[in-house]
Amino acid sequence: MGGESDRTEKMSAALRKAGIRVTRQRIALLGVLADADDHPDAVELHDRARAVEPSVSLATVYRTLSVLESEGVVHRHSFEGGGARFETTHEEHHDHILDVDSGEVIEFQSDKIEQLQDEIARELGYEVVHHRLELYCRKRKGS
Amino acid sequence: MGGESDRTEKMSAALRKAGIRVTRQRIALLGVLADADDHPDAVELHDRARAVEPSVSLATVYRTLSVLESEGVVHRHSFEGGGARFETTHEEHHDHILDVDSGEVIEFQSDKIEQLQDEIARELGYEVVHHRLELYCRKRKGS
DNA sequence: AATGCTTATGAGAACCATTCACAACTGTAA
DNA sequence: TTACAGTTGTGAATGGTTCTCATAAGCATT
Repeated sequence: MGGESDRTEKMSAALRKAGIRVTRQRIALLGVLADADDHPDAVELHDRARAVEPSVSLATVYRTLSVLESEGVVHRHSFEGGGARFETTHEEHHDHILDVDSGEVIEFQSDKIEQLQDEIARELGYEVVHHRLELYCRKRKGS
Repeated sequence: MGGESDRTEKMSAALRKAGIRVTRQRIALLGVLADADDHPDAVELHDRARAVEPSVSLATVYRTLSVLESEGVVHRHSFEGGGARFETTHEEHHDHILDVDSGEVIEFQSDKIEQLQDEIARELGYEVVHHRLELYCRKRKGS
């Protein structure tokens, strides 16, 4: 009845081990992130976190997201238009389709594309550190 | 001896035809853009334009870049870190490699990747309006 | 449970790239 | 040359994000 789920408890333990303090505000944000199956921005996360723990400021949301990002717990995306959006890191890497009409975000994954990217970089004397692939799309009519 | 090169003269004519006034400031910016073989940001373009025509404000640089963007004359890129960077639209579409150490930008083009993108989108019921592919890379050691 | 060291927090100011408002100016076509 | 609509410079405004600083609170140790 403590308020932390299994999922966030694991996260907490990992953070504590990394010398990062597990505060009320961070627990709230971790919970919100674990529950999110979309790609919310900082203001949205702030709203959701305050519903659980009113004493969370927007500054802390940003600060915590930065910490979690450098710990590899969340990924930050800067899609076109508007601020950064976040998601918890999950198993496999993926890229995004953005519905330009609805703003919806769909995830996809293509080994072939990843492979081609590496090839291209290698041919030019580079190695890929990370990449960003976003498909801004519209629903096909009469599919 | 007017100051406009062949390249910018063509651009000017096209703009005039589109009902867009060709001002001193815009001529300066068009010249600067035509000469640029890199991917400068607005402040850099402002500096270069002022060297040619001192009466160019930063606001006008931004406004003109927006006009030129919607005319399809320039492309705006929002790479990680820092503001938007611009380049004149040239023949073929291309994507970018960003050297994470030097900040250098290298262009590349891959029909295969474009094709795969279309396929992926189609399978999910979408069609690609535009995309963004950026490879953040580091030079390979001992290649 | 109390201590002490150190990190985290809230509030609001500061920042930075970009856009806006507005009065003065200037292409452009007639 | 005129006249009108588009364009400009200035400086203020905006919006997302980070910073400052005094206060609060983790957490390892007693």
